[in-house]
Amino acid sequence: MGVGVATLADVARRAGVSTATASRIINGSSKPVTEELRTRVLAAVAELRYVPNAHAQMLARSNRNAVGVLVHDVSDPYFAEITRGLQRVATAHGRLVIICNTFREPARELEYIDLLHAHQVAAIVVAGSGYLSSDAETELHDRLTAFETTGGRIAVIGRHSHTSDAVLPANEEGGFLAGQHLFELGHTAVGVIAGPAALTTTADRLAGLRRAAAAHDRTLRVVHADFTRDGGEAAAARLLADEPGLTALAALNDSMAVGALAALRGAGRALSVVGFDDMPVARDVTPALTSVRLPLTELGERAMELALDPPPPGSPPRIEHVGAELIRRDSTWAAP
Amino acid sequence: MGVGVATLADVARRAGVSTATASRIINGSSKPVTEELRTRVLAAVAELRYVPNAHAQMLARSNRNAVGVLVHDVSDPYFAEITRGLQRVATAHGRLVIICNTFREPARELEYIDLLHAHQVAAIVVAGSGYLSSDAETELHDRLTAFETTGGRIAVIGRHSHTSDAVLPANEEGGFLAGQHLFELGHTAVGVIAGPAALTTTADRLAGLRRAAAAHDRTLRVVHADFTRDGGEAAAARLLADEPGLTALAALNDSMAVGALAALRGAGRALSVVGFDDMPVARDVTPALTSVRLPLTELGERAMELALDPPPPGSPPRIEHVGAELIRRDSTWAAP
DNA sequence: AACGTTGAGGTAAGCGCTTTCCTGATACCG
DNA sequence: CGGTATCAGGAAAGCGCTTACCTCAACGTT
Repeated sequence: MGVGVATLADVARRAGVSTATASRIINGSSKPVTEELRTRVLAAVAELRYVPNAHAQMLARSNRNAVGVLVHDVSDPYFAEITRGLQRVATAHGRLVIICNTFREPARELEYIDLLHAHQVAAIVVAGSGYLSSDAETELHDRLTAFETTGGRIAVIGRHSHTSDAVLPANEEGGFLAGQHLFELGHTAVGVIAGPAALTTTADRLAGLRRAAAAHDRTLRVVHADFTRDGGEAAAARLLADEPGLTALAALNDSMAVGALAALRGAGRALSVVGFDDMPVARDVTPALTSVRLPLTELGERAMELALDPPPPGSPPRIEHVGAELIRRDSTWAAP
Repeated sequence: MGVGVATLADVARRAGVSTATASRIINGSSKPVTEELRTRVLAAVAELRYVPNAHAQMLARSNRNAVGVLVHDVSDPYFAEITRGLQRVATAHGRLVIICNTFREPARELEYIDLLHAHQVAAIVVAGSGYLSSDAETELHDRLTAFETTGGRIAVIGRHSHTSDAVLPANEEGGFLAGQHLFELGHTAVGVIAGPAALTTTADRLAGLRRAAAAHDRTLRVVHADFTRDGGEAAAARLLADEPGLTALAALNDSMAVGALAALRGAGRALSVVGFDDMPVARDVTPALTSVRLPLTELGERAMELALDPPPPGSPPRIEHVGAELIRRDSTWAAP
């Protein structure tokens, strides 16, 4: 037994068969085998606590089974939700999911793509906003293409791609819904707490908001923050100080909206606030947050389906859209 | 170029060297090599977009580099926080982290342990409460031991183990702090919203609460829920209906405390509420939640350090404790 | 001039598994 | 009965790497 790991050869020897037979029995191959040998081998497996070496299996079979997922940060509820959807579908297909946190660092993204590539994953799902700066995007695109030419599949979530399958949340439309809601309530002075200017998510949501503003002949006061609660609080405080006349705030995600609520409370002000993403926290803050819901779990599920289901060769990339919906709660009211 | 993946042999051929030389150059081995060959090989690598096959490397080197993590659910903020700590340390050591969601299903736990074992991970970190029922625990323990005898390292978070290194949050002490706080405020009729009765976390926190109650000569009214927000809300509603005289509630995690707050609001009642874990949401609900803070990120960091740092052979398992701290906010006040 | 040294690179033996053939033995056919 | 399917099982060739060991040439040494 020794300290080393038991190998297939050990099992075979102990059962008095060849490794070929042992392998067939263990993997339930279709080759017929005597019942007696089967039990002998299975007994040996149990006694030696044999666990096949996955790396050797991969090498010998040269088939890919795992799926890699690139997200900014799983502990961010936004990505946690998406990841949940990804996992559900992957598990249903018997696939192992490898999650990689990129922490929004393009360098880390590239590193992980190579790592997943090296691990022969069947597919890579890239979740999360892309960057407007094309430097990082180009490099990323190169690596993904390299991966793809080796037979890997790619699906992206929430970032445009002209070459890979993608599922896109209706960010622009969602921004429009948020804006329209506020303007219909009669607000004329609306502040926007946006995300990092370099992200396409920020750009898209902002574009929707601007379209709504234009439709109502209004302009927006925009400040940029970092999509975190504290960043949102600070940004809201700044906005409140600089622009005393505002009557409503639109935050480009719920974390920042929650921060904004705190800032308002701190300043003793009461402005309408609309958030984005409808995360669980939205209904538990006071006032309960009006928010634009994105079906994040579904986003993840769709993406994994695309990743796992190879398209007919030569067909164009498949693009799926998932809609946005305004959830009205207590944080928005008619302008005075 | 073909559709297949470029292998080391391809690179070597293209550069006109042997695979040995190519391998040495690519891995920056200590063996000296002419500058000219080096550049030729590196050029070939770039041209062929060569990415080494990680499985073949693992097999040939037979060294373990990844670390597996078992958590109930990463998208639960509690585990997200722990995972963050685990990742930070692992990444600092250049290790890949494979996260597995067990969704509190013992069967899935076992399955994943085998899978991680098969993937030759260097260590497995098991995070999350154990089960009081010893059936599942025994089986789990068996598999972990099997893994350990093959040279793998194990660290557990928040569940006792007599054989592996462990880092334990001060659940009992935290429960005591919560109870003491309430009793010192003069509350005499305290309801407890506990987690699943089968979990050790529930048992430990409850034990602390009971110790505080005993010290003040009080008894507790306990109901069990499932650690989710909605479960907490339902449990609180039940408690409120059954026991109209209660003046304070202790929830065994913040999610359920938030649910309790919602139930109170719905019933138009105002009871003191103390939560557990001090998750980010605690300070954003109204009233801001008094909670017992557990340093979750640190918990993760410690555990990963234990997992990555092999102890002197033959030494007893190392146990680390991390403390609990009461964070007072606005949801608790003196009894009328 | 015969003999070690050293340096730079190649040869080939695995790592643990899968799978394609191949071998005997048994059953079935005319 | 010889001959051919049929069947259970084994031998061995890889999968793509790493690395211990070997070779060969260019040095330096007495």
